[in-house]
Formats: sequence, C-alpha cells, structure tokens
Amino acid sequence: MRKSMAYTVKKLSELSGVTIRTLYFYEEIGLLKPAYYGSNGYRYYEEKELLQLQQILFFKELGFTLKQIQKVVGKSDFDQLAALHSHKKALSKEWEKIGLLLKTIDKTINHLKGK
Amino acid sequence: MRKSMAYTVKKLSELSGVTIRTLYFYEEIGLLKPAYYGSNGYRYYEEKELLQLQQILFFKELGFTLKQIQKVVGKSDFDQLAALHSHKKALSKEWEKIGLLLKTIDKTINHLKGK
DNA sequence: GATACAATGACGCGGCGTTAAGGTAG
DNA sequence: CCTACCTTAACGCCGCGTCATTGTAT
Repeated sequence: MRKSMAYTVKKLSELSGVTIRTLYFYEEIGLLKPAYYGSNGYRYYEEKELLQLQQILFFKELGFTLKQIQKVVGKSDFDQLAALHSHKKALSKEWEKIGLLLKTIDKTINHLKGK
Repeated sequence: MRKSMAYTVKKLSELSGVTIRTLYFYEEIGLLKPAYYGSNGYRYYEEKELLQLQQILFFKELGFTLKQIQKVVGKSDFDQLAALHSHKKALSKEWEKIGLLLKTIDKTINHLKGK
C-alpha cells in the first residue's frame, strides 16, 4: 500500500486521453513505466507518471516521434530547446517539400486539362 | 522466347531507379506484374511494364500511397484529374497543419527561453 | 454468478530494407 | 569452377488498433 492515490490503467487512460493499449506500448518501449505493480500484476501510476505522460503527449502534438521524445522528456530546458530547434528545421523542410508538391500537382492538373 | 527485348529484374531496377525488392513488392500487392515468367521462374518485363512503372513512380513523387496509385494507373484522364484534386486537398491540409505546428514550436521556444 | 476490470499474446497496417539460404546462367 | 544473377522466405521498423484468451476484484 502506498500513501497517495494511485491510478489504474483505465484511470490514467481516461485522465490523459490515450488508450490503455498506448500505455502498454509506452511501457514496452520504456517510455512510461508504472509507479509500481500490485501483487496481482496490476499496474499503478501516480501523479508523477501522469505529469510525465502529459509531457510526452505535448511533444507528440508537436510532431516528435516517440524515439525523439525518449531523449527529451525530463531533460533540461537547454536540451529541450536544442531538440525543438532541430525539430523545427526538419518540419520546415517538410513544409517546403509539400509546397513544391502542391505546385507540381497544379502543373499536372493543368497539363491533363489541356489535352 | 519472345521477339522483343525483355528486361530482367535487375535491368528494370536500373532503368527505373527502384530496387529489386521494390519490384517484388509491387508484384506482391498486384501493382506491377512481369510480362511473363521464364521456365526457370525468372521474371521478364517489357516496354509496357517499364512505362507503367514510370507512371507509378510519378504518382509516388506526388505523395500518393501505393493503394491510391493502384486506383489511378491506367485510368482515364478524367479519373486521374479527380484523384489529383482530392490529393491536392489532403496535401493542403497537411501543409497547413505543419504550418501551425511551426508556430506552436516557436511559441514553445520563446516560452522556454523566457524562463 | 455476473460485471467490469486486469493481464499477456499476437496479427495487421505501409513500403519497403535487409539478411539468409538456396537455384541458375554463362 | 567461379561469379553474377535469379528465386522465395521472413524479420524489422513505427505507433499503436484490434481481437482473443484468461485471470482478478486497491
């Protein structure tokens, strides 16, 4: 028994908005582990884990991969800033690429129309 | 034996720029089949297949998935135009999404810097 | 005894890359 | 005999969704 409130997988999934399967998966890849396991094998999470999960989800919204997230969660502001800058660079490239694709598609459309 | 020049997997991969594995894979999903098989089981492709492969690669450069490509290769200009329009729409959304992400990242960067 | 929750296991998707183990051509 | 080529088979990546089966009740 612990002193503070502990969350089961279902509880944590509801609080965070992710599915239970996602929690299992994050644990599998070592991204988010339960605070402890019950004697029956049940997983229990506490506030700390909830906060960490929210951090994870924030980076995910920014387009980070889980592997990249592994490297930044819980790190210093300095490290996170560096990661943000490099991620921004990659996203910018992707953004420009798609812009070019859109142009090419327009050309193709006009070409086909002209036939 | 056929009368016209036939290409082996290696030849076709060199002419098209894709790997042999890709040719196998495209065949597996029914996207590009050899013109015929030799008695030894070897695959042979002809001009027709080369042209079709080039069509496939063109749509791929535009960001189409292989499943989408299946539905448009060899189809009428009308059908291809429709596909291009819908694909353009999807790409535009993605483009805008990334634009938003970039803005959010900038905000986050400034937030972290201000600490 | 029923209900709602918990666990593990494994296949599936997309588009191939990458060994591996073995036939065939010349 | 050597070498370059051909074949099929199957696992790996990413981020889980989706069963299926079985155990537990903080």
